[in-house]
Amino acid sequence: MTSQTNTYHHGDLRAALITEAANMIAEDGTGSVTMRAIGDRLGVSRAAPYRHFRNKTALLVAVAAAGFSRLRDRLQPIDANAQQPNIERLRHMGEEYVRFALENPAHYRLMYGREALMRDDVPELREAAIALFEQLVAVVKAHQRNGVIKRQDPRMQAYVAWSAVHGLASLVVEGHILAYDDVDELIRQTTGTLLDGMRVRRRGPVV
Amino acid sequence: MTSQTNTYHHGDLRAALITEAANMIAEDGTGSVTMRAIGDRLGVSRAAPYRHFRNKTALLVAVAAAGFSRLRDRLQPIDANAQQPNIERLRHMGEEYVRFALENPAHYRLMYGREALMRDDVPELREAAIALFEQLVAVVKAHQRNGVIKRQDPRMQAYVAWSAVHGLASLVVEGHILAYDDVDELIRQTTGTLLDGMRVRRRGPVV
DNA sequence: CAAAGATGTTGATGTTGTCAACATTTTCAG
DNA sequence: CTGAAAATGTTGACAACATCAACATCTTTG
Repeated sequence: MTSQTNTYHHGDLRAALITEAANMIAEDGTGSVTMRAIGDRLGVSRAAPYRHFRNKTALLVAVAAAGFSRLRDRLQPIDANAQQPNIERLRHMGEEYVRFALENPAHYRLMYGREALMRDDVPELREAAIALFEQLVAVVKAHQRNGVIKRQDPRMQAYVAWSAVHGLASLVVEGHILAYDDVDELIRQTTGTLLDGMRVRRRGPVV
Repeated sequence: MTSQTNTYHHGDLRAALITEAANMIAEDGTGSVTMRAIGDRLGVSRAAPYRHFRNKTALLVAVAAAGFSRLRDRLQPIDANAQQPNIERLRHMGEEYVRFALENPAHYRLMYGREALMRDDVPELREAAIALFEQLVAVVKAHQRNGVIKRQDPRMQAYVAWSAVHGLASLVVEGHILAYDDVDELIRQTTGTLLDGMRVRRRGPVV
């Protein structure tokens, strides 16, 4: 059983490490996550994490992958609850994507910052990111079928859409777009321009 | 004078540190830059850089800022050489932006990765990034005046364009868009969709 | 030309990731 | 049920690192 009789064994240290690391990242950024600090917070020693993760990078990769899953879970219902694919649904997904990043800036940085996670290239992270991307591809295909957006290579179109929302999220999160700007308006403008470029028009060819 | 009579003084260590750090970043990533390693490569001791930069972060900030300047210098002639603002000029700038990132992946990562540069927030980096952005705003305004793109808030539009190219550059550089994809095609598609959304159309209102 | 300032060096310190050796608990075959 | 093996956790040690203080050497300038 998962139990609590003694203090020597933690019970479920692996999961605790991931959530606690995520907490520390949210509180003070990824730089604040040290093996000693996280061990202290969980009441274990500095080397205990090595029984569950090969090294610190592997732990951070797991945290980043969990972030991709959370993001996916957040976008999923938008896709699932809608009756018909339409442009507002796409816009909603894009806006939620950016909002997730703004609400979890340090976590978002970790998810997309290869620098910290370069070594070993654990497939876990890549798989989590790909799962998110494939979800997006499916949504794009659905909208193509319904004639809402242009019928181009769906993967290409998904990359373009991903680039737009990720670019905005990244610039804001990294502090390159300053706080005094109206971020909500900027999100609307970005998704608006993007969708305007993706959408099918009734008539009037492009100049 | 800048001289070479002895070996105790380097001559122009500050500039040498910046270029050598950039070299190391290009070769093995930002993680390979340590005070000891860069000192060795320049024939000085590990503490010598501290006479020119308050700490390692300040050195990396200078390198990142130099990257923004190089990028700006690369986009400048596209803007200056063109006779009339037109959509192809905008597209060319966007494509060059992404290409710069692909040619200097680690440097690009450093430029936009706040994590490594969080502390102290030396204004140097922000100023360099803002200079690049202001150049983009000017280009947007010029195209608005010539009726090439929609007359919206130019800063907003510049942010949207920046987001699109940075997002694509970031995803590719961070390895989230895999190499087997046709990157050139992807760049064209991204700038195409973006400009389609920004451009003024003769007739045919959006559905 | 000497004193002040700039620049560079060496030794020391505290933090960190990681490993090896050891301890305790859990699991499971017999 | 029992003891050995596996899983999990601990402590001590080490090397790499950023950084500081004290000291050395060169350059500049009154």
